Amino acid sequence: MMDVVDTYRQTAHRGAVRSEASRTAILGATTRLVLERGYDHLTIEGIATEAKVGKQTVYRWWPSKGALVAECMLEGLLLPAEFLPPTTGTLRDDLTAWLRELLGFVTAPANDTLMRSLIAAAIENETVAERLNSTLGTSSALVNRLTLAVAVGELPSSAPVTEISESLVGALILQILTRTHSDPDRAESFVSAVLGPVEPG
Amino acid sequence: MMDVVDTYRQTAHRGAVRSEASRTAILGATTRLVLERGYDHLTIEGIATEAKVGKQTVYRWWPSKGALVAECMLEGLLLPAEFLPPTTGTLRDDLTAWLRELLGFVTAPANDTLMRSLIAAAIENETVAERLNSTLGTSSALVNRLTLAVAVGELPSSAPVTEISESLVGALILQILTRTHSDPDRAESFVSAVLGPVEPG
Amino acid sequence: MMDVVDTYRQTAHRGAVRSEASRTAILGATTRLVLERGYDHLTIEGIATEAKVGKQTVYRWWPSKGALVAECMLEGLLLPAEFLPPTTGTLRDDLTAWLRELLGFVTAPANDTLMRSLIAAAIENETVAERLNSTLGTSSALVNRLTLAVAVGELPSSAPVTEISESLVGALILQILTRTHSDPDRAESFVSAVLGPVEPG
Amino acid sequence: MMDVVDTYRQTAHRGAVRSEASRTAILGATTRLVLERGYDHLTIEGIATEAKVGKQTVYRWWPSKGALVAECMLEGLLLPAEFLPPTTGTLRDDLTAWLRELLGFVTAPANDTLMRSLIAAAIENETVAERLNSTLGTSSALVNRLTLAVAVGELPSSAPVTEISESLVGALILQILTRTHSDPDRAESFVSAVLGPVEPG
DNA sequence: GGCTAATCGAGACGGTACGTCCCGTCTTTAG
DNA sequence: CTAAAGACGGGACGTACCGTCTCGATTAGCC
Repeated sequence: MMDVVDTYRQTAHRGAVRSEASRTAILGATTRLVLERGYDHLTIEGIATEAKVGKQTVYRWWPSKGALVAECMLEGLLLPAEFLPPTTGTLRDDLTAWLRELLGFVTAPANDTLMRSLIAAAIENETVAERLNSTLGTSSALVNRLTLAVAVGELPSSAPVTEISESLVGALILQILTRTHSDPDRAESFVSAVLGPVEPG
Repeated sequence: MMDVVDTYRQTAHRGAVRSEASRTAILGATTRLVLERGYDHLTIEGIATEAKVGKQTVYRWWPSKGALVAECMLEGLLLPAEFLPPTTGTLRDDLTAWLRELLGFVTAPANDTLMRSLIAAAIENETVAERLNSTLGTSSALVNRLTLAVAVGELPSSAPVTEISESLVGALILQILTRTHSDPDRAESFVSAVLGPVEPG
Repeated sequence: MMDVVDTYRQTAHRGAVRSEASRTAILGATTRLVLERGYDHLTIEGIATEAKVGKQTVYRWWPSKGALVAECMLEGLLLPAEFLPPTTGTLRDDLTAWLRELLGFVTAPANDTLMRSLIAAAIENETVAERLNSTLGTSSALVNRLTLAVAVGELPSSAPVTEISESLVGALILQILTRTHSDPDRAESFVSAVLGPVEPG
Repeated sequence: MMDVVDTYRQTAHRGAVRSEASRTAILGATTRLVLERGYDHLTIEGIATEAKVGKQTVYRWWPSKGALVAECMLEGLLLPAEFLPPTTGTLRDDLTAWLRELLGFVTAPANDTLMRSLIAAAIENETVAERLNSTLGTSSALVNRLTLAVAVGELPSSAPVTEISESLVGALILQILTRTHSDPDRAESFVSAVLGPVEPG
């Protein structure tokens, strides 16, 4: 919490200090407007008005729409939290559970505009891309789960854990892009795609 | 060729017929400007000027920037062609060769702005998304190659060919989004992610 | 009647002859649209649509909006007819009767937009100006009445009949321009302005 | 001066104050363009470009071309000043001198486009009409001169001074409308039209 | 009766201007 | 020194009409 504060509060200064109320209002307004209207159609002017704040106050602290959205994601205002794969069963079961939840969230009619907005923001802004990738699991959590599987012998040590992780997250993003309202049951198939089909018997 | 003509020329009409010269000029201008400046920064006004055409002539035939870009893709103006997986060796070799080429193309410094532009366009426009997906191989060619592999016994019949295909293309798109300039040698790893590691010996 | 026909029908020709139906429809549409929306806001495109006629058919026969309106006036479609001063009583009575009627017409709420439209058209188009001037009486009828008055000794032979006429019509136009909804009773005062006050006794 | 400022500067405000430089540049550009090209052919876009100003800055402060021209007239940028009838001789001489000057100005080839432009503007915009009328003398100066004439017995007390005034100005406007390049010597005749012919002997 | 021309409706075309929205910057007053 | 308010020059939006042009379908005098 402390370090988040440090990112926006200057240490030594004279005169008024940055208003936390404004910052909160701006991020809240951004969140609301992204959800309502999507990333394109999002305007700085609209955010300032919605937040009852001067335009300059926005420009003073954020260089672009993308940066604003990135900070909203960091604050967890746009996505519920990180989607973490469980460590409770077999690799296959854990991955399937994780992917099923994510697939359900991502293709829900209420969320698909949001998800496309986040991809749009990610294209413009590298920080958003990183954060999106990380929220969906690739950057660490998913890799960790796979690494664990290697450690316990569920996967051979030659398994390309990074690429498996990216394949799963990538497949997810492709669903968003193509507007495919995939059945959550496809989670099993996607997991089979990277772990191989379930052995019969 | 005939059918392409039919898509834009009405058969029964009164009044002057649509100008093929204008249509070509507009698509050419769009292509040039997307390549030069990217999808955002692409403006209808700029396209009309570049094509030496009235703005209304653009609006008369295309509802949005996205539709324009979609038609450019259909005409093969933006991407070289379809990237087709070969059918010349083992599945693993064919997929690796295909992915290596695509990975090289996609992460080439000259192309990455274009690829992000195409994703941006895909977000706005479903037709672009479909066409992008199809050009990168998912929709049919790649699935066909995998189906063939099932037929000749290289893959078990239970292999989820659609999901394997989407995982590979998705991984590719994730490279674009995260601006990862992946080494083409990672192609092998990605293929291993879906086919399993190379068996030793 | 014959000569009116001659103005639009070529004498020697081959091929289809000018359609009287179209001409009538166009003039009718022009009349309706001027009355509804005023001279500005009048568009050739609107006229063609309203008349169910091709745009070119308008342009083929009339060079401008002004010319169209001028022809409408010639056909008596826009103004009831000419306002002619009577020759039934004294000059003063006749002029007063004439001016009273005109003042009533011109400042009627239903007509004032029309009258301003006609002035607007007159500014753009000399023919409209002449026709407007003539309809209001200046060019001949009013001058004739005044000349008659000179002949019968009601006015001295040195009376500047043209200038008296233009003063009366000019005063009328000024009422239109300034949007003054003058009481028709002012007719007497205007006549007194040019004939001198009524002699007492 | 102070009061002119007050008409456009709000007293209580927050944020930057209206730029006097922009206002002046816009009115100057409007004046130049009306004189060069006439009231029709005057475009907001052209004014903004000529004034090196954003279009919105024009729209922010003026609702229409007419309002712009009206303000130019108020600032005395379009017409030299008011044309005031002198009070130096007999009524007849004073009116003749005044009308001669005005007739000369109005029908000068250099000014007749301007005058028609002003009438066009007057039709669209009541404020222009009032200002035009007042500049040409009707609203007060001319009436005052006539009232003085009544006071000193040059005119009978029953003389309709307002109507005489409107007749003279109206006659002037009719010259403009009909594009009559009247000889300034007609001034005498017009004056005779309202004062009666010069008594012989 | 076929040929030739002109007219007609429809509407596409290259343009100009409209009036609006937003951009990112600058200027002012208040705290 | 921050903040709100908002004016500024600028760029693009999508629309309305301009006047010209190009179609296929009539229509009417002429061989």
